[in-house]
Amino acid sequence: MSKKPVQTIADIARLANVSKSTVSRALNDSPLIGDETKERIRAIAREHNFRINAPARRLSLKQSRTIAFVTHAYHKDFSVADLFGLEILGGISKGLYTKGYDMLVVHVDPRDTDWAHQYLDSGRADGFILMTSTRKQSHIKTLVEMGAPFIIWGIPQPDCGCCSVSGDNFNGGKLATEYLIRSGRQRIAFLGGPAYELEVKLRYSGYEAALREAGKSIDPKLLAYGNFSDTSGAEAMERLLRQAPDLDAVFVNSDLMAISAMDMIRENDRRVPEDIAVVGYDDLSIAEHSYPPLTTIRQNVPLAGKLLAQNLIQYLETGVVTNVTIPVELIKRKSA
Amino acid sequence: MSKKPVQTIADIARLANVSKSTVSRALNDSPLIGDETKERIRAIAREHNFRINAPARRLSLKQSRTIAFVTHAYHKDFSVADLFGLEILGGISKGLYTKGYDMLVVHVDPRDTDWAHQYLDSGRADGFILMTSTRKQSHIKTLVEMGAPFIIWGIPQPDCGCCSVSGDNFNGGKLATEYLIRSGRQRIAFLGGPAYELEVKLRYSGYEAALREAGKSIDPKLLAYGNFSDTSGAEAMERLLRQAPDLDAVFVNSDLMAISAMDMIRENDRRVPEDIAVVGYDDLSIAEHSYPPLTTIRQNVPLAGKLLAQNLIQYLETGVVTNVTIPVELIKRKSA
DNA sequence: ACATCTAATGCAACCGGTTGCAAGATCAAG
DNA sequence: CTTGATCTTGCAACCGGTTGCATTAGATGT
Repeated sequence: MSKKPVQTIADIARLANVSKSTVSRALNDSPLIGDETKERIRAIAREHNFRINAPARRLSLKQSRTIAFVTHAYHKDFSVADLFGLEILGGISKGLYTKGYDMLVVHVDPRDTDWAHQYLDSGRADGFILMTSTRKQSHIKTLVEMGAPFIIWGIPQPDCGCCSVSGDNFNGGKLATEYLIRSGRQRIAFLGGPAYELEVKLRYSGYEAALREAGKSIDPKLLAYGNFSDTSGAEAMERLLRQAPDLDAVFVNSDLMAISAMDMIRENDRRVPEDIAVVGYDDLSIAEHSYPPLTTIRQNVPLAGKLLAQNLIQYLETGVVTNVTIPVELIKRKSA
Repeated sequence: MSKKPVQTIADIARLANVSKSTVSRALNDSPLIGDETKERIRAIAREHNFRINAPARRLSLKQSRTIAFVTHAYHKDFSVADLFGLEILGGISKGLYTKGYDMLVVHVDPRDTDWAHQYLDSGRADGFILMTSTRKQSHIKTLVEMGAPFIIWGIPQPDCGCCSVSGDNFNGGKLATEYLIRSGRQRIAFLGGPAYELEVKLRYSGYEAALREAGKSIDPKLLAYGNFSDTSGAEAMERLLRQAPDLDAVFVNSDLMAISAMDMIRENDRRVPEDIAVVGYDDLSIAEHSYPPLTTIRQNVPLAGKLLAQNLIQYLETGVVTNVTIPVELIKRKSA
C-alpha cells in the first residue's frame, strides 16, 4: 500500500545499513561478501522485489546481454519463405532467456553494409544470429572482418572460423531416400534447392549413398533443382515429370517446394502417394496441414534454437568456436 | 587504418573544441545550439561514424525506447497457431524501427503474474504488444492495474481504456458471406471461433447482415463453433455436415480451421469448391499453399503491425488512447 | 556610455550500477 | 603484545550520456 522507494541498490543499501558496493556484490554473489550479510541483503531485495536497472548495469559492464536475431524481411514482409526462421525463434528465445539474455529482432536492409556496427557500437546487442536467408557470403565476410560475434544456422565456409549450428543434411537425404526404397519405390527423383549450396550437396550425397547401398544407380534424368521457392518447386517437378515420366517417388529439399510439387503432380493427373510418393524437408508447421499431409524430414527445431543461443553466448564469453550438427528424423504422414 | 578513439560524445567534444553538453545538444537538435556549431559537430560525428551509447542514454533518460512483443509460447514452442502473430512481427518491427525503437520478443509463462514488472522496472522495455493468444482477460486486468503501457491486437473490453488495433470483423464476415451469395450458394454455413469472443460475434453479425440483405433467413442448423484449433475445425465441420447435409458453402473463422474443414469435407466425399465452397479468415501464408488454395478474408497484416507500433509509441509519448479498426479484403483463390 | 536582454556555451550534478584500492576487524602465530 | 595474513566492508571513481543553472558575449535601447 505504501510507495515503493526501493528501486535502486542505494535504497537497499540504506535498508541493510551497508554500502552500495556491498549490495552490488551481494546480488552478484561475489565471494568477497560474508554469507550472512549476503543472505540478509538478498532477503531484503527479494522482499521489496527489487529489479536491477538494466541500462545502468549495461553501461558499467559495457555489455548489453542482448543478442539480435537478424532477418532481411525489411522491405518485403515476412513470408512463408521465412517460416523456418520464424519457427526457430521460439527455441532461440527460450535458450537466451535461460542464460539471462534478451532477444532483439532486427530487420536489416540487405544492401546496408554496416548494420552490424549500428547495434554493436551503440551497445544495443552483443552478437547476432543469422538464418539461411540472411547468410549471404558477402555479409559473413563483412562480419568476420569487423570481428562481430555471430552464429549462423547452416553450414559455414570451411575456413570461416565462425560458429554454426546445422542439421544433418547427409543423413536427412539418406533417411528420406532409404524410406522410399524400403516402401518399394523404384524410380526415386531428387528435387533439390540451388545446386551450389552445401546443404543441397550434402542432401544429394545422402540420396546417392542410400541408392548405392541398395544397389541402384543414379539416373541424371531423375535430378532437378529449384531455389527453395514454391514456384521453382512446381517448375522443377514439371521438368522431372517430362524427363522421367516413369518416376514413382521424389525427395524434395523443402516442404514448401514439396507442397507445390504435389500440386503439379496432381495437375499431371498423377496421385500422391499412390502414383508418386513425396518426401519433404524441414517439417514446417504447414507440413501436417498440406494435402495430403506431408511425409518429411524434421530438423529438431527447438533444439537448434537452443543451441544457436547457447553456443553464441559461449562464444561471447569464452571465445570458443563451435560447429554442431543436430540430428534429423523422418516424420511419416500421408504423402509417402 | 588508425584506431577509432571516437566512441563517446566526449571524444567529439574534444575534436570540436566544445563541451560534452554542446555535443549532446547538437546531436539531439536542441534549439539552444547555434546552427553552424550544430552542423560542424554533426559533421564530425558523421565523419567518425559515431554511434551514441544506448545504455548510457537510456540510463539518463530513464526510458529504454524498446518495446516487448509478448508471446506465451514459452513452454510449448511456436506452432502454427501462433502463425498470425509471427506474420505480424514484420510490420511491428518495421514500425518500431522507423520510430527509433527496438523490439524485444519475450516469452512469458501464462501463470506468471508479474512478468510485466520484470521488464518495466528493470528498464528493459517501455511497453508491450499483446496478441490474441496472450490477451487473457486476467492479464489485461493486471496490466491496467499496474499501469503498464500496452496495446493489444483485437477488440478490447469496452471500458478497458487501453489501446488496440483490430480487423474489421463485421465487414470481414459480411464480405465473405456476400461473395458466397453472389456466387450462387444457397445454404451457407458459419463455422466460428469461440462463441463468446467479440471478434466471433462481430463476424457472425456480418454473416447475418449479408444474409438478411439478400433476403435469406438464418438457419441455426448452419451454425457451429470451434476454438480456432485445427482439430476443432474438423469437428465442427463434421457436425455441420450432419446437421445440414444440404449445405453448399461455409464461412470459416480462421484459415487453420478452414484447412482442416476442407479435409473433413473431402473425407465425406464432397468436393471443394464444386460441392461446398469454403472461405477462410486471416490469409496466413499457408492459405495459398493449401489444397485447394483458400479463398479467404485478408487482414492488412503489415498495416496492422505498423499501427500497433505507432499507436503504442504515441500512447507512451502523449498518453493518447487509440482504438483503430483496419480494413479487410476478400482474396479469391480456388476454394470458393 | 551604461544597463538590459538574448542567444550560445560550459560546468557540474545526476541517472544506477560496478570495481580497484584502502581500511577496519579478526585471528593465529611469534 | 606485536605483526602479518585473511576476511569483510566502504570510499570514490568510472561507465557515457542529459540537463538545470551559471556564465559569457554580442545586440539593443536610451
